[in-house]
Amino acid sequence: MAILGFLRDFPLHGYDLKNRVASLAGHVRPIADGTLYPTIKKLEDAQCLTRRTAPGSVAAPRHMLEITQTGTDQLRRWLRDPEPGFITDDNKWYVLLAFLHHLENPREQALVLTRRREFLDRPAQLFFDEQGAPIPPERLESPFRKGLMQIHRSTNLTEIDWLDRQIGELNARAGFTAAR
Amino acid sequence: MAILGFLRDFPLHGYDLKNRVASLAGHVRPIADGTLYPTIKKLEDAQCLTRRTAPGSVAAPRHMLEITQTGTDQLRRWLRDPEPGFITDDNKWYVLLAFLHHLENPREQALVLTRRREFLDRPAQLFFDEQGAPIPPERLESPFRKGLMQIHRSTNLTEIDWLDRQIGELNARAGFTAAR
DNA sequence: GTTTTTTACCTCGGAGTCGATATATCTTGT
DNA sequence: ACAAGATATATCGACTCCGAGGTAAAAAAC
Repeated sequence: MAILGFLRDFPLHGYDLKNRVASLAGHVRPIADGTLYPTIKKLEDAQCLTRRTAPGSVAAPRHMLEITQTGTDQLRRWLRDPEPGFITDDNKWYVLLAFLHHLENPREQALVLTRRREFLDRPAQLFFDEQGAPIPPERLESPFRKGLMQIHRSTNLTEIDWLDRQIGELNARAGFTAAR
Repeated sequence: MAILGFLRDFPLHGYDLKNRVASLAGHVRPIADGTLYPTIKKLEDAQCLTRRTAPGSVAAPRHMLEITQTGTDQLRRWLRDPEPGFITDDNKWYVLLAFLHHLENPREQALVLTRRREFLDRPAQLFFDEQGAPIPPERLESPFRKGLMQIHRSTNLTEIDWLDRQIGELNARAGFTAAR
């Protein structure tokens, strides 16, 4: 998704792509060569991108990669109807968010944000005692588990706040567009 | 790490373990059977845990798992000197945090928190233009990328705040312990 | 002029994980 | 009596990803 997402902005070669994906680090762990290049080949075989060999502007020759219509369609399908992991796994979610603007319909964008919003609403119960009874944060002995739950709650609220505002804006835009 | 970490609290059987690991979801994606049971066997082979077959209190017989001294040592090694991914990958970091109290020396705990703190300090530059020049948040066209960076900054500050307080407390405790 | 570094691409083996599938036990509902 | 469902453990094939290694070209350092 990240490969097609970046290529949708403008053509890039593999090495550049690697750096851009890696720079999403902090959110996403950098991608290894052994992952990137086979994946590019796979996307090429699936006609999602084309490559043109160009002389390297700095050193070795590059393979300039360009997204195709098939690739754009694939990207939009992934964004429009993401697998569950892309909603529940923070790393994957942030990747999706980085490219959600490539889904052009605001109503569809709002729908994806709503799925994430609903996931964040589910109360997270992280720790249980011997009997399987949930342990509330104030009864946790470990300061690290206490901190973990504090941070979790706080960051969830931050994201929920943003999601609600964003969903509101998108729906307003969608309504306006439909009413035109 | 999660298996040994949970067993360090009290003995559990595989099925219970699965539910507890899964309940860290929101942070961690639930563990599959095909991952859990081979991993238990691997830990048993490595003498990190022992199993006693016990009649199931509810249904089928269970394998009660208990951590050994070897297992405790292994857990402590993982916690004391975590691989880079455990510092930089949020999912892994939160697992580590959930069990950091099993590292009993406050000075060692503080050291791990400091590594995370240093990682969070590195300014995250997520997006670049065609020329490879960084795009500041205010020049981003996508509201999703803008939100992504806002949320990232905000949640980072929350965690840094907690880390600093916690590191301070731990160092005070370590100093006091050393001074006794 | 030769080595080192940076850029750039590629492959292979191994480790880890999942999903499907299988098995067995006990309780509950019909 | 029988089926269904929750409990509980285990294996296997497929897939993904990483890390180590290799190739090559141009620039920079020595």
